[in-house]
Amino acid sequence: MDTKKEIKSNLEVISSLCKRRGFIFPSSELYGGINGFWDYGPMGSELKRNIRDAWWKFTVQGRTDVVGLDATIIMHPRIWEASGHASGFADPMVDCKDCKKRHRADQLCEEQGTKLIQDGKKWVLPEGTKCTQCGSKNLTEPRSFNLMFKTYVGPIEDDTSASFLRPETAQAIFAQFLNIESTSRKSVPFGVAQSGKSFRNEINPRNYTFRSREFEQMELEFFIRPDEAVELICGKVTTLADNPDLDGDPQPDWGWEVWHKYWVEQRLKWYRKVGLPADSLELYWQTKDELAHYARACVDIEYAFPFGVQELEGIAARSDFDLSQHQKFSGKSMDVMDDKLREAVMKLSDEEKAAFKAKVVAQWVEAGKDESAAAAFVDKLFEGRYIPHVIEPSAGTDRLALALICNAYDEEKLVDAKGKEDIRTVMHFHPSIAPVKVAVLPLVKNRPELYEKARRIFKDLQQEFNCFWDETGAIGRRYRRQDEIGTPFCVTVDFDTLGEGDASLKDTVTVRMRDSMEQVRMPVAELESFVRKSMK
RNA sequence: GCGAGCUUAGCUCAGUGGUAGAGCUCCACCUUGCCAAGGUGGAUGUCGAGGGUUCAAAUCCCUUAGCUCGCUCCA
Repeated sequence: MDTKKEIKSNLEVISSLCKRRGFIFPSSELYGGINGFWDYGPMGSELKRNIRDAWWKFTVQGRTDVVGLDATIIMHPRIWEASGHASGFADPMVDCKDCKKRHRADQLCEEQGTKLIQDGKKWVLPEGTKCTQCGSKNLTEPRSFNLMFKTYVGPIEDDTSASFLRPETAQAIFAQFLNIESTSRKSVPFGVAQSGKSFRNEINPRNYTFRSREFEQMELEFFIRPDEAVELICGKVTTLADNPDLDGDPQPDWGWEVWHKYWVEQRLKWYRKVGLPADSLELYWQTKDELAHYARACVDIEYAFPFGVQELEGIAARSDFDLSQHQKFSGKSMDVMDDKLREAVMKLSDEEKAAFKAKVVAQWVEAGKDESAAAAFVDKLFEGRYIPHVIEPSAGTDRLALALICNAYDEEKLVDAKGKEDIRTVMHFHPSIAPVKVAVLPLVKNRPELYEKARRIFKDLQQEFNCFWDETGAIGRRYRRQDEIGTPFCVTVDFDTLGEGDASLKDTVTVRMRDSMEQVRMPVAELESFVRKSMK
């Protein structure tokens, strides 16, 4: 156990295997590499594709209330103004030239009771600002660190043509919300999922592929009714205090809190499905202080990487912030018309409406919100309209790939019949995400009829699964090669397969299991369903 | 971005100014009746890149890129 932990803590061993076996290479290594960029080799690209596919199947195709989107990486620059990335991504920083400590300029000023001065596009420190660490006034100018990659659309490079590579996939979903809502025949509550590349010009990429500058995300924006609409429709709002059944189908009376918890549970279920054991994951509920101002709750799903416990996914309840921002910046209404809400409202008397409105306005005012905004919101509800709220499970594909690699990696000490010790390196991937599902191995290669038989079995299985053909080296060595890339099954075609010796074994093969190293005899005809079953 | 350490074959690494190496891997053939270690042969390097010092540089100096760690950052 201890040795296993020790082995697992060695990221170098893992990255070396990843290179040796074609999972992950440094990008542009031919030219010395480029900081913060990584390539996925033959095995890694299969692994990542399997992760993406498993997510898509679980999140989109396996449900009736989520649809997909595949949007562009470069979008209208106004999107990033609406989302807050254009300003929030560019914190001005200052370095102390004496003690080398770096500060956020705005925080430094705040600590000293002053305010950072904005002079056009430039930031200026007030006179007399000191380094809080060493007291020196020898500080650099505030410099903006814009984390978005800038580019120019069209041939002319000026401010009017500047745009950005998306720093997250989510915004495209909000920007296309109206199109999707009006064409997909879905109505709230429903979700839109997207996976794809995002780019962040990280100041300091670290920890292998964990924080890179080009990365992939799998994001779901799940749109729900505001709790006030749920109350009008169902007469009540179910909260976590009601102990709802989160395993069953979603219910119309669920409030945002329940939806949020539901998605946390769904995501955990999925992580287990792709082979991350429940006890390898930790939930971190952000405290009120840590939450962004618009967020109501945010949970991080964390994995114990060799370099520390780090976030794989964040699941945020973001209220109606995103769609409201786009409504504000685009001038287009993000309201949806909810027929169920309208029907419910039509049954209400004027007195009931007035009472409801008074109650909601009082709640909003108590929460420190604007009274007239509350009144306008309720008036909209009475028309059957609202801006949907959103629950956002946002996962990092590359981070998960790394977590699955770390989790799968194992070195087993074996002792053979002669008492000789041997280390077996094996990747215990779940069959559904393993890059190769089956390796087909002819026991010997100098017997044409055996070789041909194996070749036919390989070609058949290849129609269904990613398979590997290996005819070189001793059979044991071939098994071990497959162990290192995590192939769950090796199919060995031997003389019994040909019906030599025991005729009852004709057309059966040896299936060698990766994890247990056990071998079972199986008819060739059953291979396909056997492998398929294991991937469930 | 700052500081420290590092970069030699596919991988792990040895090599402190004088002919670039080892183990594993990989490839071919032989052998091989089920868990890497048999036999024979073979391949692979502008010693991260560029510049300098020197008769001579993997080795010393400068610049640069990348990696690791620590700061910083992580909307």
